[in-house]
Amino acid sequence: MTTFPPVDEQMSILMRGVDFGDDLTRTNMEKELRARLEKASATGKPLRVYCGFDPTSSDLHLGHTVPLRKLRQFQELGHEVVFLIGTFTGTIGDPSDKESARQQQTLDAAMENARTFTEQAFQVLDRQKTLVEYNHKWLGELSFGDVIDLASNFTVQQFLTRDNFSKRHAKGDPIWLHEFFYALMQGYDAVALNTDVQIGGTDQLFNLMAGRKLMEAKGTEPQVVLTFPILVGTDGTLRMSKSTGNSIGIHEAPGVIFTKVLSLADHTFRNFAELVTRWSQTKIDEMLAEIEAGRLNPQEAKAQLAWEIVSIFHGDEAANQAAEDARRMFEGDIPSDAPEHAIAGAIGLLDLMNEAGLTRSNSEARRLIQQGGVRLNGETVEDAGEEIAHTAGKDQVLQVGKRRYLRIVSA
RNA sequence: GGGCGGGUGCCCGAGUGGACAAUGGGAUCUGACUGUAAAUCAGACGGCUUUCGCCUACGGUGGUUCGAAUCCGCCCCCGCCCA
Repeated sequence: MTTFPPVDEQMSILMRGVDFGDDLTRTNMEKELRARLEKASATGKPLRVYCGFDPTSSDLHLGHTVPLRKLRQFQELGHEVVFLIGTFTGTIGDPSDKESARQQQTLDAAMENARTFTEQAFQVLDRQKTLVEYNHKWLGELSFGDVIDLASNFTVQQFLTRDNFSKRHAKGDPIWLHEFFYALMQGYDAVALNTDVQIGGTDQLFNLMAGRKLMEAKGTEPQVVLTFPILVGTDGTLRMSKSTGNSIGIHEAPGVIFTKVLSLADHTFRNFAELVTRWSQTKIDEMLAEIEAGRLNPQEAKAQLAWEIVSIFHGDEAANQAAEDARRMFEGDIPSDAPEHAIAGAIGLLDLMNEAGLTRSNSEARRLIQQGGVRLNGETVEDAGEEIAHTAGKDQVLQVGKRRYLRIVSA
């Protein structure tokens, strides 16, 4: 028999950040969640909570960590968490986040991605308290008759009302039949797992609700659903996603994460602070107020944000190092993790830049020089034909733009 | 089964015989400015050489033409509509 913190306390933690885009839904879900928590306290039986992730990429990015953080909170309160990997759903492609159909993938590819994916998830989740599941285990077992049975709970109109489907329909773009089944499959996950609560992004509301509907049809009490705002990507507008190329992967090097966060647009601060940090709402509100009042430099705020995020995934030490490197770079100093390149004799600047991977072609290197973006030992280079002398035992520093450095070591 | 439309540079998307390495937007990069690497403004953005020039590129292939991303044949792929 497990004991839980007081229901009010649990509610305040669990409802933080929840966003349905609809007050009525919020009120209902809040009521249902409270009832479930009370029941759990009375019976000593923890709630079963889950969130599904499609293994479409081998790496998790900050966007994935939003629901993971919420699962973690449930774990800390003593509830049971299922980390569900959409090995089956992932092969179909979720239409939720796209206005066009997503690429399908094979089960093998999905399983391969799932491996690294899960490992990374444990940077947020408590490994000991997490049950990992794969939905191909039950979805792959359904017969055609079973599928028809599930489908009979929905109408085509319900699907066509969905924003992303109606837009595509209006534009005359294709809507594949199998995309409709995505919601059914995800809904069936809830039935198969017999869950109490499901977490997801606001874009998942339709799919989560499908789960409720199917559970009702099967005679089980429908799950509570909690949805959270979408994290924007580095472009500041679009949803963070690896395929859009605007993501910050949690596996990326501390220095990379740090500089990516530092160069986010100022207006994304709230979104990131509320969704991916461990900070309290009070702290976030205070920071925003300070920025508003002009007492806190937005860049300083972003530096703290960057430190916090690096610290979550790589620890305090890595965060300190990344912050120090960023500061040095900003002041025009070479960072500690600058790559080195050894030269054996004198070498043409263009060749050196290409060899060291700073540029991909002579044209690109020339262009940078023409634009005044290349410095050698602090001096702006003006002649693209310049040669780098071989100075035995003495390092030289090549800088391209504000962020790229190369330490030239003479062999 | 029938009718129609489409495949262009990292992405989106103009361009229907020469003025096209190819308009525009996004992304990216550089510079200026700024208490930020944000915002804003300016520039760059296939490759080789940088002076002229040359090479590669608009699904594939074969043609027509002095000359094609643009016209024609065949092939591959994709979408919409009607049945």
